[in-house]
Amino acid sequence: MDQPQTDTGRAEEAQGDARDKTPRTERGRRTLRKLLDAAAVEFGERGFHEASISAITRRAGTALGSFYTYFDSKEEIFQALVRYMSEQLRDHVTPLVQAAPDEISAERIGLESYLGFVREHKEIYRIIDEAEFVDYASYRSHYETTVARVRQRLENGAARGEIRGDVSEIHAWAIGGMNVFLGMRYGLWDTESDISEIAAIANDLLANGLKKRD
Amino acid sequence: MDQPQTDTGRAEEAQGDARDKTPRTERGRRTLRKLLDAAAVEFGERGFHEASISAITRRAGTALGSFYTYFDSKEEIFQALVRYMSEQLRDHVTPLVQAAPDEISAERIGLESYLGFVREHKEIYRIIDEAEFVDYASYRSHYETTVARVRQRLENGAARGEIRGDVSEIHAWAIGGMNVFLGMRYGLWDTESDISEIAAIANDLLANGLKKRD
Amino acid sequence: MDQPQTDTGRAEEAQGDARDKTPRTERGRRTLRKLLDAAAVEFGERGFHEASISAITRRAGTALGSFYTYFDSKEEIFQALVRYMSEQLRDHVTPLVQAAPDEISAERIGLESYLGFVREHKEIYRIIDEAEFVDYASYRSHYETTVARVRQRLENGAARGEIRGDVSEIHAWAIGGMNVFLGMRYGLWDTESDISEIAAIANDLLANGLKKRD
Amino acid sequence: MDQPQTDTGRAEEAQGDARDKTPRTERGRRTLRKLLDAAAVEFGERGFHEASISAITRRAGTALGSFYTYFDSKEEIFQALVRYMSEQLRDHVTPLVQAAPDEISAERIGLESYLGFVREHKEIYRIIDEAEFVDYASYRSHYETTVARVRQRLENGAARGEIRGDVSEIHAWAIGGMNVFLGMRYGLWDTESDISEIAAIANDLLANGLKKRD
DNA sequence: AATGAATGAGGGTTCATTCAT
DNA sequence: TATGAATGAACCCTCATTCAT
Repeated sequence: MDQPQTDTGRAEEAQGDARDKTPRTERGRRTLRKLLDAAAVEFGERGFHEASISAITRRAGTALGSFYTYFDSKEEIFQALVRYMSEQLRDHVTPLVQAAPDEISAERIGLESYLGFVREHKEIYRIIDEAEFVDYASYRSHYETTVARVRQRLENGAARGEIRGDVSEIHAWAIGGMNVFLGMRYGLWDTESDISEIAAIANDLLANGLKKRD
Repeated sequence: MDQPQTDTGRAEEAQGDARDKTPRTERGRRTLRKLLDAAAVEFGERGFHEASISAITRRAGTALGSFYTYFDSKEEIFQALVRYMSEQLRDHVTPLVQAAPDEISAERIGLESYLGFVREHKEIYRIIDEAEFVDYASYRSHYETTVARVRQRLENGAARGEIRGDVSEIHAWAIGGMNVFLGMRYGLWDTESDISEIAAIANDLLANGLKKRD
Repeated sequence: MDQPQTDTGRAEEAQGDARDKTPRTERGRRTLRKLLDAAAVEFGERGFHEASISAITRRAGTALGSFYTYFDSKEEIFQALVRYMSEQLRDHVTPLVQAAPDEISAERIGLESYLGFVREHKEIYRIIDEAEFVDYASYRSHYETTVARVRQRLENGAARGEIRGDVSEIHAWAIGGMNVFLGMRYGLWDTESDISEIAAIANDLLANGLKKRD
Repeated sequence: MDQPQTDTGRAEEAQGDARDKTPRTERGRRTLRKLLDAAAVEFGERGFHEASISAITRRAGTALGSFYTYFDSKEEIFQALVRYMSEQLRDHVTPLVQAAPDEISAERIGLESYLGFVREHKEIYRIIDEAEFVDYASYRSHYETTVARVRQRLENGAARGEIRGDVSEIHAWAIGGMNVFLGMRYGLWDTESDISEIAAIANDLLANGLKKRD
C-alpha cells in the first residue's frame, strides 16, 4: 500500500515478445490509426473494464486479430492512448499559455483553455483519470509533468518579480489540483457556466495568494 | 476535505431484490462485519476489478455463498464501503476542524488532518477515488458534500469578516481540489515530508488569496 | 536441449492460487470422478492437443466451469491422469508378477500381462506416451519407476543365483525398452498375434542372455 | 537403429493442392534450406505444438508469407523434417554398421553410433519421437524400417551360423526397443556415461541371448 | 519470389451469481 | 444462516493461413 498499484507499471518492462510493432506500410499506418481512434471512443464511452477489444475492432472496421498486430493487450493500447492524450492536452494548452504577457495571466489562460478542452473532449479527461487504476505509471507521470510546468512558471514569475519569491512545489501541486477539480466541476459536470468567468475568479484567488509581500 | 455526505437518500437507491439483508442475529452481524473488513482490504490492495468475491470471503473466513446473504452484488458492497469510508474520513476530520478558532485555521487543520488520514489509510483514499469508475453517484456525492462544507466555512468566514466577501462555489472547488491533490502528492506518494509544514504553506497561499481587500 | 521440455515440470511447483481442490462433499467426489473418466476417453481418442476442455465437460455431463473447480488447467488434469494410469498399469501387473516362482518367469509374466493391458487400454498407453511432450516429469518418472522394478527383480535373481551376477541398470533399461516396444508392436498395432507366445519368445531371449556363465 | 526408410511412396502422400513447391531458382533453394534448418531448431527446442510458423520464419530470416511458397502447412514441414532426419540417422549409422565383421558386432556398432548420434542431435531424437503424435505414418514407418534392418541382420547372422536359427520379428522388435530406450536413458538423459561400455554390456546380453544352442 | 498485413475460428480461462444441502 | 459445488456467459488472445502489393 505504499504506492498503490505499482504492479501496473510492469508494462514498461522487457516484454517477452519484443517484436517491433511499428507498421512498415502505409496501409499498416492507416489501420493503427483507426484502432487508436476507435479505442479512444470506446474507452471514453464505456471505460477500460467495460470496453472490449472486439468492440474496438468492430468500431475500427478491422478484424479482431488485427488488433494484435499492433498491440499486445488491452492494457497496452490504453497506455498508448493515455500518453497520446496527455500530449494532446498539453499541445492544446501550451501555445496559448506561452503567449501570455505574464505568469499569472499564463495560469489564467491555462485554466481557461483546459476547461474548454475538457468540455470538448470529455473522453480524454476520463481516460487520463482512469489511468489511475489501469496504468498508474502513466497517470503519475501525466500529473507530475503537468505540475512541473506549473512550477516552472511560478519560478519564472518569482524570478521576474511578478509574484512572491518563496514559491515551492507545494504551491504547484495546490494549483494543479485546483485546476483539475475545476475541470471536473465546470468542464465535465456543469457545461453551462461561463468558462472565462470561472477562470478569472480562480485566477484572482491565485493572484492574491501569490502577490508579492510588502 | 472533511465532513462528507450525511446519508441523505440518493436517486440510485432502488434495488431490484429488496429483501432485507440486515442481519437479525448476533452471529449475522459478526459475519457482515467480517465481510466489510475483508472487502476494505481486498479492494484497497487490488482495486475493484482485480478484487474477487471469493478472495473477500476467503479473507473473511466465510463461505463464498455467505456473501450473498448480505449483499446482492460486488457493486453493492463496494458502494456500502465507499459511503462508510466517506463517513470515516468525515468523522476523523470534523471534530478537529470544529475546534478551530477561525475559518482559515479550520482549513489548515482540515488539510493537515486529511493528509495524516490519507497516510494512515491509503486504502480509503483509493476506494473513494476508484468510485469514479464504479459508483459514480457516490463519488460525486462525496466530493459535492466535501466541497459544500468548505463553502459553508468560507461563507461563515465572510460573514464574520475574517475573509473577503465575494467567495463563491468556485473558490470552494478550487480549495477542495488543492486539498485532494496535496493528499495524493504528500499523503500517498511522498510519505516523508512534514505534514504540518505542507498544510501551513498551502494555508498561507489560501489566507492571502482570501484576505479582505482594502 | 539437455533435457527437453524441462519447463513442463513447473506444475509441481508452488501455485499462485494454492486453494485446496479436493472435493469436500460426496457430490463433489462424483463430479471429479466423472471429469477424470471423461478426460481419459477424450485424451485417449484425440490426444492432448486435439482434446478440448469443453469436450471433456460435455462428455462428463458437467458445466464447463465445473472443470475449474477441480483443475487449474488442461495440463493439470493430464498430469493427474498420467500418474493415475501409471499406477493402474502397475497395479495390474504387480500382483501377477509377484506370484511368479522365479525372476525370469516374473519377467515373462510381466511382459505378457503388459501386452494384454495395452490391448485392453490403448488410451492408457497413448496418454502415458504423450506425456513425453506434455508433462515430461511424469513421463520420466513413470519409466524410471518401471525400470527400477525390473532392476530390483534382476538383482533378486542374481542374489538367488537364478541369473548371472553382473546385472546392472543397463540391463534393466534394455529390458524395459524391449517390453515397451513389444507393447507398441503387438499390443497397439497388431492385436491378433498370440500374446503368450510373444512373451515366451522374448523371455527365452532374455533367459539366455541372463543365464549364469560357466 | 539404423538405415531408416528409403523414400518408398507411402499412402498418405496425396496433397489437396498439388502445385509444385520445388524451388526453381538458386535463391529459392537457399530459402527452402533456411526454412528447414530453422524448423529443425524450432521444433527441436519447443516441440511441434509450441513451435510457430512465425518463429520459424523469424529464425530463418524470411518473411512469414514465404513459408507458404514452400510448404502447405505446419504439418507438412514437420513431415518433411521427420523423413529427412530419419535419413540422416540412417546415413550416420549405416556405413559404420556395414563395416562390421559379423552381425553381433554390427548390432554393437549400431547401438554405439546411435547413442553418439542422439547425444549430438537431441533435436532429431525429439522430432522423430514427437511424430508419434503429429505424423503417425512417418513415425511408424521410421520404426518399421529400422526394425526391418535389424531383422535382416539377424537373418543374415542365422544363415551364416553366427547366431541361433529361430530368430523372428519378435526378436527384432525386442532389440529395437532396447536400443531406443538406451538411447533415451544414456543419450538424452545421462550424457556422461561411457557409450562404448554401455553398448558393450547391452551387446553382451544380446550375444548370449542369440547364441547358438547346443 | 518475397513481403508483411489481415483474417477469424477456436479454445482456454475467469468469476459473479445461483442452487442444493 | 452457512456452505461449497455448479453454472455458463463473456472475453482475451493465439496463430495458421490467406491476400494484396
